[in-house]
Amino acid sequence: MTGMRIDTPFARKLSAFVNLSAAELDAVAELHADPVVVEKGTQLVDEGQTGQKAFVLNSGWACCYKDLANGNRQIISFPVAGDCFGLRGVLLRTADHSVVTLTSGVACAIASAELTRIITDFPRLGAAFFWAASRDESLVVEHLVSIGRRTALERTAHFFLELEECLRVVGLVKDHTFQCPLTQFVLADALGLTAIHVNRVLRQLREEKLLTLRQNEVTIHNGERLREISGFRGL
Amino acid sequence: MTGMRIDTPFARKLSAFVNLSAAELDAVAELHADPVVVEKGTQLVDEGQTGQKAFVLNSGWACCYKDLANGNRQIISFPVAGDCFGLRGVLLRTADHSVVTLTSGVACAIASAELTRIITDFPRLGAAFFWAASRDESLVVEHLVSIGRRTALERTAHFFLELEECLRVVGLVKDHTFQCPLTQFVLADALGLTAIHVNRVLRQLREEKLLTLRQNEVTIHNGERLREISGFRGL
DNA sequence: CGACGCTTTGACACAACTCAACAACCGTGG
DNA sequence: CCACGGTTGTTGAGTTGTGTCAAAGCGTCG
Repeated sequence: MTGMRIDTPFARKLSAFVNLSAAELDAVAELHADPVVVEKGTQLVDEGQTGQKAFVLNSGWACCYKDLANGNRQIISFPVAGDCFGLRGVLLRTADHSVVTLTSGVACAIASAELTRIITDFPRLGAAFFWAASRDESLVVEHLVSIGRRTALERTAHFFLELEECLRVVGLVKDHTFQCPLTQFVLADALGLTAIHVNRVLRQLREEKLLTLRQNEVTIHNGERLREISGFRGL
Repeated sequence: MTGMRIDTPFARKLSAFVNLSAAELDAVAELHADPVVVEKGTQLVDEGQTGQKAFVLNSGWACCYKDLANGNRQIISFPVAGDCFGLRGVLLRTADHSVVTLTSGVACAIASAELTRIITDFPRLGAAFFWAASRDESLVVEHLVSIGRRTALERTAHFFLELEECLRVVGLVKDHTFQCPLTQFVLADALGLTAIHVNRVLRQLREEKLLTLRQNEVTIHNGERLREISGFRGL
């Protein structure tokens, strides 16, 4: 059974930070005790609600977002397999953003009490959580920079390079190609653009043989050039 | 001496989350053992460098930012008295952003070892750090939403309302007025705009008697209307 | 087959940027 | 004291990237 302990994307991610003890791995395994299958379009966290749970995603895609009064939406991030989300909602008592699944998948809920118990009982594990959260925040910051100071083209290129890197870590990239269930409307809400303009940008990327998104599949033809355009520096 | 323990903006902020024990307050006080006066324009954190320290700001203003290859800059946040910054740089080993002071002030450096020791020795304190970091991240997310989905006017209005709230917490707002050392160039880098356009927006806000920024002093004339325009909801 | 969601394209409008010039302010040194 | 240069703020005219509106083409699924 010990072999099983580490066999979740999330545990693997944390292990990249510190070598967790058996007890710590057990604690992580406990979080995965009750995995549930979630349908596409499931609302996992609701902005403004209290008592929301955090989640670890074992498979599938989700998106963290905020709705605006004028009907617009801004997507913050796209949690994928091995990612944790909703932590702020737990720590701050009331969720500051919403989360919805974009595909069906498997998720494990983490109740507030469970989280604080882990942090206090296993400080090193708490630090690992902190580290993982920092990595995620780093992505959010880069996202902010993109939207603030990059053109639509640069921004889009940067986004897909980042996405590739995230998915590569969990083994979801094969030959510069990966599955990507994001529609142009969803991309627009993430990139701070219009779906129509996203379409134009994708066309340009396609025509210049840099990147193709077709039928939920992204292929990066010229990563070198994309990095030049977007100013993307790995991590 | 016990009375002194809590008498830093940072300790007061953490205490808002959990009532810290005497030992924990001592640990926080240790962080403030070596306050240093920093000049305006001091580079406290350098993006890409390893072994950077985190800081607690006792007074003055700073800004966290990232430089882009094309010479642009995006400001992430404006740490003020009581704020902590550079934590990600410590946890991720290499700083993912830079920090520079915008005014002279007083700051306390937190070395990496010191931080991890505190987290492991005082888990509850670690949780408090985590909580404070979450609050900051919440601001960054709101900032992201602003830049992605709000017009220049909405965005600027939102920014100043948020700023007012942050400064009010540390007692720096008096009669809807507060000191604000941000130039229009700095504002532009924060809001994802041009200094010239910031100027135009500020003019509009002034002419419509909503908000005035003159000689480093902001006065909010019509908070009600500003909230309507920007969709700002407190916290 | 029809209905629906997603993509694609074109013509036009507008918000924000660029360029250029000038005015106010501020600290410095003659 | 005033002259000075540098930084910051202000304004106008013209450009451009992105949004808006409208319509049609595709896939897929019931």
